[in-house]
Amino acid sequence: MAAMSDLAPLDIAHLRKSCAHCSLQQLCLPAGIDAEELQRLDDIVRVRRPMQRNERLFRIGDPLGSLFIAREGAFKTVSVSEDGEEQIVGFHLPGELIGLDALGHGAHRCEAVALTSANVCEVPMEQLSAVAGQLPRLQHQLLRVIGQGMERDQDHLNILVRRQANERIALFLHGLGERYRVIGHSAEQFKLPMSREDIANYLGLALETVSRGFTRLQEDGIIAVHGRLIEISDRQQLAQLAHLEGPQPPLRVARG
Amino acid sequence: MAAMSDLAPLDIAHLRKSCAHCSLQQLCLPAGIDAEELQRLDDIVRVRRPMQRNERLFRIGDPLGSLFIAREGAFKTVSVSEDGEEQIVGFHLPGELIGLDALGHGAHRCEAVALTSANVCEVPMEQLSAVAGQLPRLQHQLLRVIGQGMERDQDHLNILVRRQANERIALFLHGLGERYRVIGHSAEQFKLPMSREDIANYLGLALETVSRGFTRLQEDGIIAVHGRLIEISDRQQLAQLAHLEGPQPPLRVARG
DNA sequence: CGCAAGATTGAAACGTATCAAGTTGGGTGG
DNA sequence: CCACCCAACTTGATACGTTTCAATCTTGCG
Repeated sequence: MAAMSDLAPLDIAHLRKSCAHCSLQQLCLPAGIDAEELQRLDDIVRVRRPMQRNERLFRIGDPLGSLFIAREGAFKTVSVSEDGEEQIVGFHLPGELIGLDALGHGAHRCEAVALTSANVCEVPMEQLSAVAGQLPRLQHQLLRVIGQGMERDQDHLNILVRRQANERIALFLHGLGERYRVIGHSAEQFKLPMSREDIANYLGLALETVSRGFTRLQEDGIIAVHGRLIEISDRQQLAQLAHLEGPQPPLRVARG
Repeated sequence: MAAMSDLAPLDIAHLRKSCAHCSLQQLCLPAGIDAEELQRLDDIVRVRRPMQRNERLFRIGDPLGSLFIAREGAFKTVSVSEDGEEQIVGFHLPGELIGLDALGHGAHRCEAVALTSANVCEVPMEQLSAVAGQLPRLQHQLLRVIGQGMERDQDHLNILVRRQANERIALFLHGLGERYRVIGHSAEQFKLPMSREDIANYLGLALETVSRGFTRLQEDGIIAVHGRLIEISDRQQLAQLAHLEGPQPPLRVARG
């Protein structure tokens, strides 16, 4: 019943009906609001046509018009520094808000690029802000979703500050698995929507270092790599490499 | 007229009257709202007692109660990873919101520590959210201020992803100068509110590397260092080191 | 089938972490 | 007022890990 994660073109017409029928409902803006409120929200949500790989939702400098949420597919947001270097600021899986980078000054600092074919919901910001003002629960949820976006940014920061390449990679794979789990996919087996180069950029490493890291993790029996298909064989050891757990639950104190 | 940045105890009684008399008004939540709205906001803002160095505004796990804004002084927010490592997530100068880390899940992921003596305004989140719902301009400004906080986080991220220590340091000093300028201080001369160790932690470097970086910048005549007092002598070259400008406005094309 | 883009592997150069030893400066007590 | 102390900072030498450059291998696609 929850299978069929393949693109089924006919589903789209069905899905576009409303948030009420969306499988991501509880992860997205509608979480925790009632049927009547949902209708108010639904009224302002536009469902865009499917997008192709490398299409952009918005570009740097575009005025903030809408927030976007992928229903299917994945995106990256990329900032470009003054000297022309691209930096990937985030990856966005289904249910995760895209476009918050423009909140501060009303214009996008990043561009949002589809990593795969995708289809997205569009929520005009002006209207969202206005409706949220009238519906406290939506207001609450909006702030919550914004906050969750900030948490993902902070997780990214915590990756970048790790000194060892292997820690960063382990943390990245572990985190990605968690995010897939949340949206109902397997956390142990998934297909990376992005290239090694994108991963390297995101992690602040050279592309070769990422490749070597994958190889190393595979040699150690922690993951299995088949191109972009990743299988996590030893989740616990991955977490340990990422320093997500105390080294081990070690010396049990011998007194008492 | 705009001098006297020293702590003048008697000023506090005056300042606490209201946002309307606060010099940070246009940088903070009140920006862009009218007198009547300002009163509504003022009603829910509490001004806390001055704080001492190393005092905490909140701790990890505390439920989200309020947002805070320093009027004077500086704070750091620190997250602690599962393996006990502390990571400085941000520094907060006057006018910058503190406490947004709890928006996502309703509990703080960081602790906020005063780096200097300070005094702060406290805005209960529940009430702020409710009042913002009724005042579109405040709603707008709230989202804007949140967005600006995210922009600072993104700047931090862009620092961490720079590979060379000197770039990170240059970027850090340059950015800090800008932030001081915004709040009406000198961008060329300021006193660092944080230790070398804090800077190193924030930049993902060893503290010795930060120290060496300062020395190097000083030898090159770009900055002058006297303990925590920093003077930026050559702003443009600093920006260049930080790759904030094209290497130089080079070869003027010889045609035309 | 063959090409091009993406990914892996190898060897060498570089930069930073680390360990260890000074140095400075602010605060305290004699 | 000086001597002392401690914390913060600076400086030096070495080891390690990652970047870089280069070559090979794989995959997807026309």
